[in-house]
Amino acid sequence: MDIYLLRYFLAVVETGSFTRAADRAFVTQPTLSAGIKKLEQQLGHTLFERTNRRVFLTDAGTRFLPRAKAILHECNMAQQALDEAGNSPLLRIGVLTTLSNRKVGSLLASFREKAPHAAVEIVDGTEQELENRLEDRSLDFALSVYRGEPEDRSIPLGSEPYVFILPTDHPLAGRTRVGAQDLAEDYMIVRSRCEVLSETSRYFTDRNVRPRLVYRTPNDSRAVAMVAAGVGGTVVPQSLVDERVRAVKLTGFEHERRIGLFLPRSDLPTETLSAAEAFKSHVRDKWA
Amino acid sequence: MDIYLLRYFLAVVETGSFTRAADRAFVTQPTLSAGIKKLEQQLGHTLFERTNRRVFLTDAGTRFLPRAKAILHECNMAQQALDEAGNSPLLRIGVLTTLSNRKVGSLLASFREKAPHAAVEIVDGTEQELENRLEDRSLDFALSVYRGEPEDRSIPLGSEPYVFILPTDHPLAGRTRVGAQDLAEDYMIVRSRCEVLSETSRYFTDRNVRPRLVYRTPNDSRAVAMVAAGVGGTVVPQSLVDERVRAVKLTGFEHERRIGLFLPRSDLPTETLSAAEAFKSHVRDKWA
DNA sequence: ACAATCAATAGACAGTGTCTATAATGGATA
DNA sequence: TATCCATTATAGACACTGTCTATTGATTGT
Repeated sequence: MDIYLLRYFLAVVETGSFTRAADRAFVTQPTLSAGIKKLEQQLGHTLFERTNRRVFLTDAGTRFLPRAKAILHECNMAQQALDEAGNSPLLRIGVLTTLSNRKVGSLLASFREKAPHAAVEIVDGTEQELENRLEDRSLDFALSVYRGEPEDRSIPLGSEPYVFILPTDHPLAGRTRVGAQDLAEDYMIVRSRCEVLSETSRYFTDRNVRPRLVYRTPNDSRAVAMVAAGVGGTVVPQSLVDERVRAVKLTGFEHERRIGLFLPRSDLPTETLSAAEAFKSHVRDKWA
Repeated sequence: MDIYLLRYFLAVVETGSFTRAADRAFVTQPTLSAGIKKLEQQLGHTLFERTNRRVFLTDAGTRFLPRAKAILHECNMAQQALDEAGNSPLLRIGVLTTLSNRKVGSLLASFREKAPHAAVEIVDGTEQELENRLEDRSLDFALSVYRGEPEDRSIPLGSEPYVFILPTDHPLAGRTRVGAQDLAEDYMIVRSRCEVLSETSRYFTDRNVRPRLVYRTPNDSRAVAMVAAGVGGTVVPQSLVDERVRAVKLTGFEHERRIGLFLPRSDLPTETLSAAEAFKSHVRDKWA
């Protein structure tokens, strides 16, 4: 895949014609024709249906279009990142998307009391994203799933179970425990970034239960609000439970997660060292 | 910028050496050396500091690294999007990140009652992102800021003012209105995706007030939770206010926003037409 | 002083993007 | 029905580019 070919592709999409796209790209039509053909061969999919009047995106081409735009956008962002001066020092903390707002909020509030001069940026991400960004050095710390990493990498903070949440007025809301069969006719909200999404899916499949999986979002606050509003139920870590929903145990679903504070992968700038030390000890002392 | 050069760049970062990176990339060292030199010239920045023992990322190289990874990731995603079969039809709805979970949740719950067979994907984004994705046809509808678009583009749903929220135990929490000077010594949380971020900044600057801008996050649920926990205050649209925080008016800050339902940019597949019509009329009827 | 290691440079060459010219196709018009 | 027009595809020539082998230059360790 080559960037210049993506530009050709977009030019064709925008003009609906190889000839006009070639003009736009400042090359001749045969050059553009050969380029699109090359791109199609690289990708292994036909992107355009050709007629002598105009060209049309195929289904594959339609699916490719937003991705092509995203790639070019990232290229622009990359050039921008280079052209901007380096930013002033601050603590960049990654937080697992599925970590409770309430818990993180109170942790940060007490940290602010302790270190009133520290500037902090909070960024949400999946486990993998946070890992990548620590590795990249675009994050200093991360609060993420602990899987036994060595002590120079991560400090274990604690664990919590997964529960199934329902609207407070749900027929099953008065129970402390439900089984898969109880949920067979229920609607399900899929939290697309849930760390135990495949385990959850397997839990229901193993029991021959297929709840209606009809609403999906990567945003957990929205998912919990949707449960509270009555859209359906979903599996969440205990800490996401608030007074608007009821948590019940799923019989036979014993998954839990441990959370750790992931440490900087390299030396921090001297000006952030004391804030970083304060943050580290603060989280370790205050997490429970 | 060329993809193959980005792969060379990453190989050097990972190995710390042009020679080993060349081995990894299955080319000779002079090829790789010339490639990195070409990339540096294209970008206008030196990415590596060369020594004869090993090479080191420059500041520019460090800033570029996450972006280079993001570009390659997007390329992988593009190939994946092509290789996966077209998905089964569903309604893809973009929601402005700063729209209240509660409001969206209840809207979706009542929609589910109306159209129980509709599968729905909820995606959050900024105003610009949602606009782009409608244009891309990777979203069907969007709930976003209405700025007077024509009726075939968007349906106005209503408006709401911006307010300043404080912890319930804040000294100013009992007032209905505060001025900029009241907040001069307070901590501020910056909601990095706020649509009136520059207006907010100008409001304070015009009054020679510079609150301590120390915490920043793109995630509004986290921001509100941080306010509730006592980190500081922030400006939010009225609909984000819940019982954990107190809203006060900012004297002289009269901004408000209007929300509209943005419509599909092109014809939807036949199988989603009725669900789409149901969603459109449901939102229009139920928003207030 | 010498050897080892590594990045940079030079020159030759195969591969590639691009051009001009032309062929093929389908739709519109007389 | 024949002709014209618009458009994409194909062919061949050529300038440009990525890559190779060979070599140079710089630094470090023995």
